[in-house]
Amino acid sequence: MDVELRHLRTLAAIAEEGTVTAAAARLHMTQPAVSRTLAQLEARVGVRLVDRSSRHLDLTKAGETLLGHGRAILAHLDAALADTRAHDRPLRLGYTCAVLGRQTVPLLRSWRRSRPHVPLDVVRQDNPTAGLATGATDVAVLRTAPADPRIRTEALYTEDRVAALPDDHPLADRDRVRLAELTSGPPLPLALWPDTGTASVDLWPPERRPDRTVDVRNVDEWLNLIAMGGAFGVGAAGTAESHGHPGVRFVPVEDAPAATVHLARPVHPTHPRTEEFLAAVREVVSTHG
Amino acid sequence: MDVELRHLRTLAAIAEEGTVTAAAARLHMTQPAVSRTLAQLEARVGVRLVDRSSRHLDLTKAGETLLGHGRAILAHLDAALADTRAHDRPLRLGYTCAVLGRQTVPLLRSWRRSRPHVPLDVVRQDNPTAGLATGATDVAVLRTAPADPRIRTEALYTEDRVAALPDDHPLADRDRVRLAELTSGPPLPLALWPDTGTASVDLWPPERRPDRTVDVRNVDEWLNLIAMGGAFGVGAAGTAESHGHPGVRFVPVEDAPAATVHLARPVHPTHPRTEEFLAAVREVVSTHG
DNA sequence: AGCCACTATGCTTCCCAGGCATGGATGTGG
DNA sequence: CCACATCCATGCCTGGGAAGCATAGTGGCT
Repeated sequence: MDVELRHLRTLAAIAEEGTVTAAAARLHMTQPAVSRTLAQLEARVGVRLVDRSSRHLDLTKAGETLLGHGRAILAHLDAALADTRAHDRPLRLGYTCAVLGRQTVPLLRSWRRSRPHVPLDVVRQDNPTAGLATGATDVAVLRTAPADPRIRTEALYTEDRVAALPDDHPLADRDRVRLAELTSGPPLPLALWPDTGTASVDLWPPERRPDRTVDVRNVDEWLNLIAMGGAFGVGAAGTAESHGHPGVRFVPVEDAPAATVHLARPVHPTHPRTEEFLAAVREVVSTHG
Repeated sequence: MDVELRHLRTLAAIAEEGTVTAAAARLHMTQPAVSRTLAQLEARVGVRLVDRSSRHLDLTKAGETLLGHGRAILAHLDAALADTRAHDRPLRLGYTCAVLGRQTVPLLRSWRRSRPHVPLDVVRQDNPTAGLATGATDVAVLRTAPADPRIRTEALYTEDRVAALPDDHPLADRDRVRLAELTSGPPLPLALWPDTGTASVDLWPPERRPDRTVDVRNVDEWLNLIAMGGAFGVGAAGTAESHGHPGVRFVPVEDAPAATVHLARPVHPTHPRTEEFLAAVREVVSTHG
């Protein structure tokens, strides 16, 4: 004498398919089973839920309200299970290869030391923003703060800009360069990758921008392309430190604004330790600068 | 391989009782059955939910979150069923005997004519505000707008005030009286009943209030007490029209502010036709006002 | 009228939730 | 330190009911 989840699922299927037979197919059941489940539901609720008068049967007002609640309940249950299972799952941190260079090691060490039972998956992604949005990761370290209202970000720290130049480039041996010099030399394209942070083209005033740009997928492609002499790039100091590459020279850009690294998470956390982890990251960043 | 409501109920019982055995008792089941249901739930969710290390077992973090969601889901289901069943239930209107005198008949007629399939229960209550709060009624007509934030009210119409006097009272034969006259004559107490609207004592300025008041439960007691010569009262014109009583005279009070009749409902409606009914009431009141 | 598509119902099977009995673990008191 | 008490887990069994199969009932359409 109790309404169960199967009743709600059956009602939803009938409402969506419009006929008991079709609903049965969707539910991988036979038509009589569905028919009887519906009858049972009506008996248990004590109210007529489906109007059988016409050929295409439709819900009564009561059926509509129960359907609405039922869908919400089923969705809530799914969410509840996802939430619960997340407790036993590693926390997944997404990052671009260009970030987390120097901070990575102290961060991982500190987390593993304080929370030995919560494993951390550090996932290198070409596009960590997308990873957050699809639920592939729980937290991400980004160069660009996305506009998506379902993702909340906060600034972590800033880094100086460096130019990445082929080592036979006329400016490659300089101590430092200015933006204007980079575009007045050989007409190389500027290489960009997703999440390349404050799209580096915008560093120049509109009338002095590089003639062409080239998109690459990640830092390795970026470095290879530059080493080949096919492009130059502008990145952050951390990238230079963590990604030395033969044939590529990094030269500080003295008149470019600093690059900001952001910490991002979904507004509705996908892992129960999210907040805890964010605090740990802030902590590590503030001590290791 | 699916989490069912019984699993959630079992988890809640275990969490509240603290032991499997006690939970079994509450659920009217044997201990092994509960034990196995819990094991099954953990298997299906794939996460350890209960910590068996100590004697008194308690929930893991994961268990806590699932418990929270589970309780919400179960509550939601209850609410959903109540909502759905309300469709087939008469709409219950609470009112004080002192209200709805002249409006009652046209209201009922109009509703029955336009919605013959939605029966209306008109319930006379000593305290209709309480009726709304407990869910005994879906809508109510009141003299006092309650402060309860879960009840929303709106003004319906106003009525002139009348004094209710024993017919041997010196003022009983007057065409009209003033408030001051009522308290300067024989020192009778003022009779009040629950929901007696803008507690009629407040009609007088503080220094000229009646010496004593008497509480009665409803209009009949009120009229009887007055007819016996044991009190006088101040009511609304509608009360006088619908409740003639031997031994009681009604005399208009010329300097009392009009009494307002309110229409009240729970913020979360307990009947799906609530809004519809409110509109009908407003309609009737505005034409027969 | 007759067909067709869909729903309802009788019968049957089989799965599984729950009861019973019991073993194992752990804390407690003599 | 052992005997006991208390509580949880597990093997076995049974009854109820959910779903399948077959078939009857019903309303719309040509």
